[in-house]
Formats: sequence, C-alpha cells, structure tokens
Amino acid sequence: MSKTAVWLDFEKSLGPWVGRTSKVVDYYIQEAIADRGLDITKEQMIVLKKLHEQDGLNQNELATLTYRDKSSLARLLAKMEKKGYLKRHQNEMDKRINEVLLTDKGRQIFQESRPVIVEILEIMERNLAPEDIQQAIKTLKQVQNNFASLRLTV
Amino acid sequence: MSKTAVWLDFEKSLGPWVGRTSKVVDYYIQEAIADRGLDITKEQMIVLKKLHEQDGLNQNELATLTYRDKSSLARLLAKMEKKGYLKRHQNEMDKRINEVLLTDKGRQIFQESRPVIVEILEIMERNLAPEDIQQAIKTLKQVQNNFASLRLTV
DNA sequence: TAACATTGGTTGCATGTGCAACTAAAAAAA
DNA sequence: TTTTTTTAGTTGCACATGCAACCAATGTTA
Repeated sequence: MSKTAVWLDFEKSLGPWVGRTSKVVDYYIQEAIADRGLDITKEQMIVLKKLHEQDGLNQNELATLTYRDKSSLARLLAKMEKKGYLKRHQNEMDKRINEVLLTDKGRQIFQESRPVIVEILEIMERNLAPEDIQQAIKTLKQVQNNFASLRLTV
Repeated sequence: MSKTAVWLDFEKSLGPWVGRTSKVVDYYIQEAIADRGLDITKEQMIVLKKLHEQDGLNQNELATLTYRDKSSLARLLAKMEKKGYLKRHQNEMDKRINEVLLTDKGRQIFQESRPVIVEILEIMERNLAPEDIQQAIKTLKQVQNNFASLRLTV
C-alpha cells in the first residue's frame, strides 16, 4: 500500500495506454507507407475508404464520418485533389454543397495502400486470442459511450 | 457469412477502435482544459508530469520518456519556457546538454491541471469492471509489444 | 418580399508531429 | 595531437488538427 498510489495510480488507468498504443500504431502505419513509397497518409486513406463505401459524399458528411473538423477535412481534400485522388464537384441544386468524387487515380492508390492496413491490423492482433480482442473492443466502445453520455446529460 | 467480410472485417479489428478512442479522449481533455481556462495542453501536461517525477532531465531524456521526436519536444519546451513553466539550463560539464527545470509557475499550473486528468480518467472507466480495465490494458500492452518485437527481429 | 437564421465551406491562427539536414561540442580513433 | 565519429539540440519543411470568424447560398419568419 504505497502512499503515492492512494489517490490515483496513473499507469493502472486506461488513459495512458490508449493514447500510447494509438501513437505506436500510427507510427508503424506511417513507416509501412514510407517503405512502399506510397504518396498518401493514414488520414487520406480513411477518406478514400469512406468514398469507396459511398462515392459522392459532401464535405460535411465526410467530416462527420471521419470524426474530423470540417476545416481539417477541407484541407485534407485540397491536398488529395491536388494529387488527383478525387474531384470536388459543386452540386447544381444547392450550390453550397461540394460532392466529393473518387478518380481512377484515387481508386488505384487505395488498392495499393490497402495491404498496409491489413498488415498493420494483423500485426496488432498477433499473440492475442480472438476473445481478448473482442473484449478490448467492447471496453473501448464503453469508454467512448461514457463520453458520449456526458454530452447528453449536460 | 457475408462475402465482403471474408478477407477482413475492419470494424471487428482493434485498429480503428484504438485510434478513435484516443481521439475522443483527447477531445474531452482539451475541452476540460478550456472549461477551466487553463493555459496548457495535454502534451505540455505530460512534460510537466515527467519533470515532477524527476526535475532536471535533459531534452533527449524527456523526448524518450514522452515518446516524442526530439525536435517536437524541443518546440514544446520552447513554448513552455516562454510561458514561464520551466527553464532550460545549459550543463557546465557538457555544454551540449540542456537541463530542464520546473519553475514555481510550472508547479502551480500542474497542480491546477491535475484534476482535469483525474476527471477524464474517471469518466473513461465509468461502467467498467476493474477486471475489464486491467484486461484491456493487458491487451494494449501486447499490441505495443507486437510492434516492438518487429524492431528486434528485423 | 424583406429581414433573420441556418448551413456548407474556406481562411487565419495557433498547436503538435516526424524526418532530414545542420551546428556545436564531446568522445573515440588514428 | 589531429582526424573522425557520435551526441544533444535546433531549424526548415510538410502534414494534420480544432476553433472562431467569415462568406455565400439556402431556408424561415415576419
């Protein structure tokens, strides 16, 4: 019963572990991308993934789906458009809206980078039982729900 | 047995959940800091925490302890020094080294911001059994080890 | 229809991040 | 002791992020 651990044992809390693990994973994704000489980032991949699921989403929808601020997303799109991975097309009916459309080049880079994600996910789950993985996911979901509930009650 | 899930069910992988949870937590930390009008960031808090554990660490040591690139850490310190939270003092014996020292103001802001961390950690662990938390930490540690092992074997 | 409010997107500003190239100083080798 | 290598820290460059203010277009209300 150490005196210092009375009020809070930081390292036995979930907080620091989630953040660090996320950082480690990000680091290896970045490294794997660099190794293959792909001109893309993790964030851009996420956008491409959403567009593959549903092409023509507008910027607000994409921002929501990727959990990003709309300004952040806008800048991400600007870079991706510059590289020719997508096009922004103003909607005729509502001129405020930009429909975001994949290009062939965008589809191609996505196919090329998908193996990186598969590889990273595989490495993450090495030496872990499927039950442990599902259990951890369940716990992480609960953490997210805890914060979401705050929003509702306050 | 859906055809699309044959090769990989993304949402049942640990990857996306770790990243999202980390993001949600970061968001609420930032919000709690803003609510209290504290002039600090999560990253700066981490540095202050390490200095409280051991004052006078040099920049390389701090970078390692906080899992940051030395350039990133240097810039973090520059901002913190500007705000008067710490001082960088060149070592007399080895003039390459900067010892980083807490100031009174640094100690004070740390005391003021500590409740934020405690609060966030508490919210995270709501509705979760202690065993689930420890189990999740164990799983996250294993994930980190998986990547660390890569380093050694390659 | 005019006035006001909402919505989609952009921009300025500040934060944080890693890599690579570089400087200064110390350590090791020749 | 000179030369070479290593080490601590800084700087340029590019990326990503959120907030707040702002613009333009659309909707709503008076």
